[in-house]
Amino acid sequence: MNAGKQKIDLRDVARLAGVSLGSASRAMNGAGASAATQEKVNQAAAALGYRPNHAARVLRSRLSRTVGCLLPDISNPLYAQVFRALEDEFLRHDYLLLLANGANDVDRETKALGTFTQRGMDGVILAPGNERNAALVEALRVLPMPAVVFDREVSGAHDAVLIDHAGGVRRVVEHLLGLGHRDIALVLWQGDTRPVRRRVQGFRTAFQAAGLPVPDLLVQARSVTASVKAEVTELLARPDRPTALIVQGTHMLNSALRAIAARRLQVPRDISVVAIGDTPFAAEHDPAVSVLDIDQAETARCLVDLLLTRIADNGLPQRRARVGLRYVERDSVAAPPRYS
Amino acid sequence: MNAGKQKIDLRDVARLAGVSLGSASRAMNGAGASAATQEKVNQAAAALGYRPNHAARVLRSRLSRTVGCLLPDISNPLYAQVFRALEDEFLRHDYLLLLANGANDVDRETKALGTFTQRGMDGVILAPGNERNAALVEALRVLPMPAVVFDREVSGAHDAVLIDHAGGVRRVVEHLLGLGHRDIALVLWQGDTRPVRRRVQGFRTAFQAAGLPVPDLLVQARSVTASVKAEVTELLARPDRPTALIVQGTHMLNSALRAIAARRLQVPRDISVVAIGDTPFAAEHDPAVSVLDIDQAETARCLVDLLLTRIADNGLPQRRARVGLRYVERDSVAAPPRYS
DNA sequence: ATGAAAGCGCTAACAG
DNA sequence: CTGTTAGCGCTTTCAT
Repeated sequence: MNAGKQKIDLRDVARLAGVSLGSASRAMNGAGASAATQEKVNQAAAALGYRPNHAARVLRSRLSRTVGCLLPDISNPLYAQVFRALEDEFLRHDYLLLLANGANDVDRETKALGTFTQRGMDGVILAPGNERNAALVEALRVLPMPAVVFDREVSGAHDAVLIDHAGGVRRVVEHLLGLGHRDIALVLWQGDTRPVRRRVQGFRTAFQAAGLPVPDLLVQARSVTASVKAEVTELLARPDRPTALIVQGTHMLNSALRAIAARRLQVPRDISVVAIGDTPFAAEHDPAVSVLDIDQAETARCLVDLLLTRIADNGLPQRRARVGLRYVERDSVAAPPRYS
Repeated sequence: MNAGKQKIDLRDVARLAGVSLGSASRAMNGAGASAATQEKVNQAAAALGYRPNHAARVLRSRLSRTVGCLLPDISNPLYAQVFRALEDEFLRHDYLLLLANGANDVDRETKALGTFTQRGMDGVILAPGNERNAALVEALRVLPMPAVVFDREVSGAHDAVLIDHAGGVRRVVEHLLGLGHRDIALVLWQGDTRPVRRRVQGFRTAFQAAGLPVPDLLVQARSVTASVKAEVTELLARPDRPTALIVQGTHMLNSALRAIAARRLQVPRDISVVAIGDTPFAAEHDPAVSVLDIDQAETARCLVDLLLTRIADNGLPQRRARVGLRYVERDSVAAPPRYS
């Protein structure tokens, strides 16, 4: 066996480079060393295959170059995509990203925050399942490192990146109104979270701004993963059945489409459909479903920028970034059928 | 502001407990301290809200209680589920799990392993995208910590957890053969990875064991996320069209079902369908699709057990655990239509 | 079983 | 800009 696998420390590098330990450290950190020293140290490090000991670095500098990320559920493709985008973005900045699944469980979330603290994360990005929970708010208040809240309204002076759900839904409704639709249904889940609240609000605003009555066509499933087939079926059986559906994408689109198919309605001839959140399923469906899409990359950039600038300077005022939604028109939207 | 947020160190705890620093340390680690000392230290720690400094602990003990996990793509729900199960399992053992997306990109994978090394992971769990890539194999060879390979055949003396794809597919084929099906198609992607190879093998074995010719009905999509609508449509147009389809679940099931619907065939009356990998989509489809399902929890337990026992004792011989697949029968399988 | 003391590998503070 | 020195918070000897 090779005698020393990871035994090369900075002292060895310094010795080979013919400089002091301190200079070697400065050279490695790219600050306060002459070009000549830089060069010598870099070469020595490369020659020895030196890898800095992260724990020592963290212990001494009190900076871990690691951030924690607490998301409700990584098996939801939308969050998985955000995580991937975040990972890329942090990697670019030489930061490591830690993931924890909150699973809409305050206990789990609080525990994850505790782990983040203990492991000395430099910062945290989080989207709690229940944003109004007192225990969560308290855990967040005592958090010793900066936090950026993702698309939630959590009380406290945290930075936040907020998705413009209201604006997005409003735009879709206006588009549908323009095509002649009046009976537009909104299918969501009933959770008390910002995205849901704002979508409903955008829905209402669009009708009000157009001087139209807000239709009583709001369907709210019990859970974010529930099927809405029964509810949508019931909706479609009404005499004043909707001519357009705006449906939460990940889990509900499928059951909504099946309810439509079961009643032998055709998309978009008999009914138009827009999904909230883009997925392969929506894109590959026949007809391809128009969607309201989040720009994951831009969202990630915002989150990372907010967190990194705050880690660099905690004196900054509280900031809130807003990210718009993109309406991707595909083949599931048309003018409503003529009324008989 | 509160003067000290995280300034309570073990020295403070020891002082309050009236014992030495060393005893406090031993008490915290639950080894080599008297019950009385244990108690005093625990109380003092609780009273002060002491949280051990992880970096210091790692630096001194050379154990990070952290493992890295390198998966091809977390936005694939199947991997997302495995990750969640792993997270739970490691949390139970007081380990932290780090996730990196390999994205079927050897560069990215190698880099991730480098990060894992530098950050002092105690071990690694990985499912490389390309298991035969030389650079990857080399990166794995020089890895200074134990690795457990998940469902891949990577050369090297690593422990591995292997899913019994061959057995699973064979069982499904045998079930279909028993119902009278002969023209059974297998729809996968064409990647050169163990799961794909073993599924094909199980498919062949089933026919051979039954003394039947292996049908020439293998469809292989270019990528794991590609649509197979065109291919399946072509398949269904043949005079000897298959009466049963076994389809990779996550991305291909949807397009396969659409191809079936487009030809106005009904499941299961005209054609039976079995998906590989369970998803909400399969379960909620109408008719609900029978699937070959991985037991995520058991898989996670195996992986964690293998890794943790090896971390504890690196002298162990190489081990390979096998995990079976569960056939979940739903409504998409029936006897084949009568031949005209 | 306990206390005292010695570092783990690194960065930061201090002189020069 | 550089070398020297101290010490981050903890675990782990080594004596007792």
